[in-house]
Amino acid sequence: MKRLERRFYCRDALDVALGLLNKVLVVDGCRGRIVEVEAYRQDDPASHSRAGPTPRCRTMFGPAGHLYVYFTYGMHHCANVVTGEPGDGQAVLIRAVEPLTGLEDMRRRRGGVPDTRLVDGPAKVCQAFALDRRHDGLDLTDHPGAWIGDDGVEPPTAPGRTRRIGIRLGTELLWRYVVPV
DNA sequence: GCCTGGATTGTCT
DNA sequence: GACAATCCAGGCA
Repeated sequence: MKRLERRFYCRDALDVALGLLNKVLVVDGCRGRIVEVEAYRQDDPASHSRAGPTPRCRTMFGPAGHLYVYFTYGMHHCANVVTGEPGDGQAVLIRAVEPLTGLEDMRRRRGGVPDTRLVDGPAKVCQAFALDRRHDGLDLTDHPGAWIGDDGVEPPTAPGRTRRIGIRLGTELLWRYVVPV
């Protein structure tokens, strides 16, 4: 499988979000096909980057292709991929994947839920792949264990396009993309 | 199955 | 001091 290069990420968050569908997220031994994402940009009331760089979201303003992991609701982590040019404050939230390998590790970390609910939410992706703030800022284009690969499966020609989830502002933007079932 | 409310803490105003 | 890009358990149908 081919690792995605920096230039894949150096585009608008909306383009990268579409392109990430059906790509494969790899963290150590675990692999999952990305089936649901959301785009966030700086000119976006729902984005952490809306007010400029802060210690928490500074990764979003760094080079594209890095991983942005944040902590929220007092108990959950969510994983994003930084896009655009440095200073843009853009990212794509990885909301759900389809498990491919490392199922045993995922099941153990997720506490024995049915496979269908193993990784169907952004915080669950982090739990299943054991991602936390330690992974914030790592470079997906140059990291031995964590990267995103292209195994030849094309993004869907007609992806589902809906409002984003779990936010109060910016819900009018159709920036959530899903692989149709 | 669908809906409701609680958990729990880092982060920003 | 309020809130958050969420999840899960529990109640009811």
